[in-house]
Amino acid sequence: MTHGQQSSRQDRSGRRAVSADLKDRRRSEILAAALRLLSERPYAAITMSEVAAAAGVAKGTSYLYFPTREALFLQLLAEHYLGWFDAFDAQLQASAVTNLDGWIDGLLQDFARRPLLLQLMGVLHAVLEHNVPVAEVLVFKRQLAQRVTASGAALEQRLQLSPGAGSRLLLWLQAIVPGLAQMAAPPAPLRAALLAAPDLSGFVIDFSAELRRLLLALIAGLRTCPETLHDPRA
Amino acid sequence: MTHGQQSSRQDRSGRRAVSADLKDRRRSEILAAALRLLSERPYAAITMSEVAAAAGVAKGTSYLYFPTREALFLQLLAEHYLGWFDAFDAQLQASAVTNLDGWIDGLLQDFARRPLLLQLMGVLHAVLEHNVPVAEVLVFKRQLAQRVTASGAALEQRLQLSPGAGSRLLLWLQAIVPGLAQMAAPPAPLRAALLAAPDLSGFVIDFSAELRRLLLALIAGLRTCPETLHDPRA
Amino acid sequence: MTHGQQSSRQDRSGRRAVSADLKDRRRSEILAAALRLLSERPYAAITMSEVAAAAGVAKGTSYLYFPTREALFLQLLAEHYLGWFDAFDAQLQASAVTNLDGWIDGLLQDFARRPLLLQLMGVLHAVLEHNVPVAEVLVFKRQLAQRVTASGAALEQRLQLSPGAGSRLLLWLQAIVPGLAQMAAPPAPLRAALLAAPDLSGFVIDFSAELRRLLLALIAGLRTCPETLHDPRA
Amino acid sequence: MTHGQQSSRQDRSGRRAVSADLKDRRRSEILAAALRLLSERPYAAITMSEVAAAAGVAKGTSYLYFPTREALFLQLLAEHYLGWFDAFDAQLQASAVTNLDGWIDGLLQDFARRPLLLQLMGVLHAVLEHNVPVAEVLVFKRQLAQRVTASGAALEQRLQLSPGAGSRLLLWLQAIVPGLAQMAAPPAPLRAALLAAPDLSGFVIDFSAELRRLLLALIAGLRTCPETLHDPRA
DNA sequence: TATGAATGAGGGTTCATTCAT
DNA sequence: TATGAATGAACCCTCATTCAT
Repeated sequence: MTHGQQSSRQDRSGRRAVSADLKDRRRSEILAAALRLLSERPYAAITMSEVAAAAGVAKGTSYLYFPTREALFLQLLAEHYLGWFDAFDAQLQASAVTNLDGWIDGLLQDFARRPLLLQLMGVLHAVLEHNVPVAEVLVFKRQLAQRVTASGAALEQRLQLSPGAGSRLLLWLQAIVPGLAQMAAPPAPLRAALLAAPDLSGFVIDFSAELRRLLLALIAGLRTCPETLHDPRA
Repeated sequence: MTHGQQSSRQDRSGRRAVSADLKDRRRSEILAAALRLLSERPYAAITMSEVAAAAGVAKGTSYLYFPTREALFLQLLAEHYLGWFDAFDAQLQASAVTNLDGWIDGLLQDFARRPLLLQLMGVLHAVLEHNVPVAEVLVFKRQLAQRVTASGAALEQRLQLSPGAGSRLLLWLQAIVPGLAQMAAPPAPLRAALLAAPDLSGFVIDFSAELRRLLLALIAGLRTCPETLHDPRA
Repeated sequence: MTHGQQSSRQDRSGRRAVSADLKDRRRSEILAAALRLLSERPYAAITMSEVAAAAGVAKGTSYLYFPTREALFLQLLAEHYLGWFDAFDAQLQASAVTNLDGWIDGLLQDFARRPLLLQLMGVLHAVLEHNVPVAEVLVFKRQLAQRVTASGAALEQRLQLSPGAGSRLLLWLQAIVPGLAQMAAPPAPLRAALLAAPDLSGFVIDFSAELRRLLLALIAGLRTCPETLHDPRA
Repeated sequence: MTHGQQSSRQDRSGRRAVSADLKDRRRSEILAAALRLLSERPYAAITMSEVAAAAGVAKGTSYLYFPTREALFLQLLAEHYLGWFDAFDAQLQASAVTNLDGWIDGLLQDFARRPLLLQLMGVLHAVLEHNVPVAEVLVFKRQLAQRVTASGAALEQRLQLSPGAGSRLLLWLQAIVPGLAQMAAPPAPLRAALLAAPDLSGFVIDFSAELRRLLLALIAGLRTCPETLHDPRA
């Protein structure tokens, strides 16, 4: 019964991250491990021990790189959020101005390809921001702000929106997208029951289809009544 | 043990809910206690022990009325959701057709008056639905479906929307409203820091103002392009 | 969600056990319910609520007939023990003196037909005797003593044992039989693992076969060395 | 809470079991604490909190060394079982072949010196095996199997038994000994009542005396009819 | 006699985080 | 820098028994 847990632990010499480079690498390994686990189970079901084990480091080591569990996942969210913005920007440049549907299709695919982004966005405000040093949240928010501003401006041009409407749309997406994603993913038994009840099947929604509809309406509205954004009461 | 809050067990006679009526009352007491606590701290920080203590009953008694912690809070959400629908319906009838702004004002006030509704909506899909007997969730969903259908139809008339747009709007609100509410309520220290940073003050949003903007755009869009809801691809 | 648990509860008029006869009947119903449940799951997994529900009475009613949970099951044990003695005595009279094997076969079948007796014997000393009013245990023990004495004497004749050996054998059976029964019934996963391990399959024993062997040896020994029972040191 | 037993957290330095050796020591401390408690009250009345407190560690620490409460006590049983086998083997070698009574005396003393072994044997099959990872139970069973085989063989020689009778006897002891021990140790009030009732004093048995009688009969039987172990029907 | 609402002490276990090594 | 042993508060829920009705 003596465990021998160290068995699968390869030679530890050189495992000490002395240079900044090595530290970055170690940090990335931990994040990658968290990412892997997140594709298997929801955020709430992942423990720091598991992340550490999956990354091949000791539990305490994770805390050398991230002050709290939430900070780790916030970092993960940050990276994937930036990746999403990259794809978003590329999308924006690639598609023709006249093709709104095509652009939306691309956007939906970007989200569909990043299920973990949807997951983490859903816990960002409720959880992650609550146990991360403010300074770290600010770094994240600042990155976000820059991308929102830049991509928002591009978006305005691309979709022929009034000034401010682009970044507003992006801000709203932060609220809409995870909300819709959670609605679209009920626990399996509930989903089955909903599908079986004719009067409730309306609650089984398709994330992409629903987001498409919402976006179409929103963009149409922003184009039609650009002044609403500057309503004096708002 | 140490505390013995309201110890000495005040006279227990009459504390026994023996009729259906009394049982309903007791049930309501427990819900009211949960509600009270929810106005003090977030859902995640409330334990069943606290709820029971606040209701003046033993811990086990709570479980006589609700099978799980989540079921208790789902019930709380259900009641407040229905209350909101009542107000919503009344609003709909009271205001003149021509006065969109006034109607939205009323809607925003309905939400503002129910901060706990916003809180619970935010954990509905992520938490509450995960540890409640499916049958109970279905009861809730069915109530919701009926109200969404009825109020949605009224909404269509009132806002001159195309068929289906009313209930769609209500469905979307379920995703949008809690998302926006969470964005609007960062932890105090973070909020302070955001306000202090000029480039980040855009992240400090005002729930009502933001929801107004979003609704105006959404309604305008639905009015302009009613066909988007029936897009073949959606 | 109002429960309506009383649905399946038939007309309660006349359900009040006023006469001694009715009380006996009610008592038997409760015991029968416990028996039914005991055939489905082990003693430790049966709650008083379940017994009451299965008997169609309220929880409190069970306590009108039995002072404690253990007393209820002790009563169940008592009845089945007496039933076993009846069969044992019959067996003793029916079989011919010369046929030891046949008699043992009958005995084994008696046990095999009463799995619940084996279960309850296993918790008699460790559990049941610990939370039953002493007076009730004494009643049980006295019944037992009488049967042991009587059947023991018959056994001595039948098996040609020395005086005292018969009741001794019966006493020992009380220790041996439940012990062997528990050994013979490991949890399913363990059983599977034991069978899969060649060196451990010896631990998967067959209750009847093992008891037969033990009895044969014991009886042979008692016949050979009758004086051991009266060893001055013992 | 109220107590704060050994509160003020005495100097924790050196309390960290960092080497395998120290871990073994810590593990033993926990086992020793459990053993101490077991001498005061029955297994069922001992909680993990108590064990941890008695060992001077935090509750969670116990779970670092044993996956479940049952696993802890199974380990305790295992160690004492092996100790008993050591004594048993020594006994076997020490005593002369001709002196059966002397050997049995030694055996009885071995048991009498290990009251906790008797206790734990009594819950092995009914409780311990039910909440311990199968792998751990197998380790225990394997150790047991080896000892049973080896000591069984020696026993056959010593007692001049037929092949297989030695290990069989040891197997049977696992069922007989705890059963007899439980019979011999009724709750104090019951014991008093039994002694006071002339017709029931037969139920107050002396563990050692009774086991001696049973063993004498069993050994005599096995010597007389060695073929019963290989009865085709068994 | 019958009911079933109420009790409340406990139960085992988990896990983010710390810190001695 | 890395480790992983140690912490301990916290958690949800159960259930035998009581007693007001």
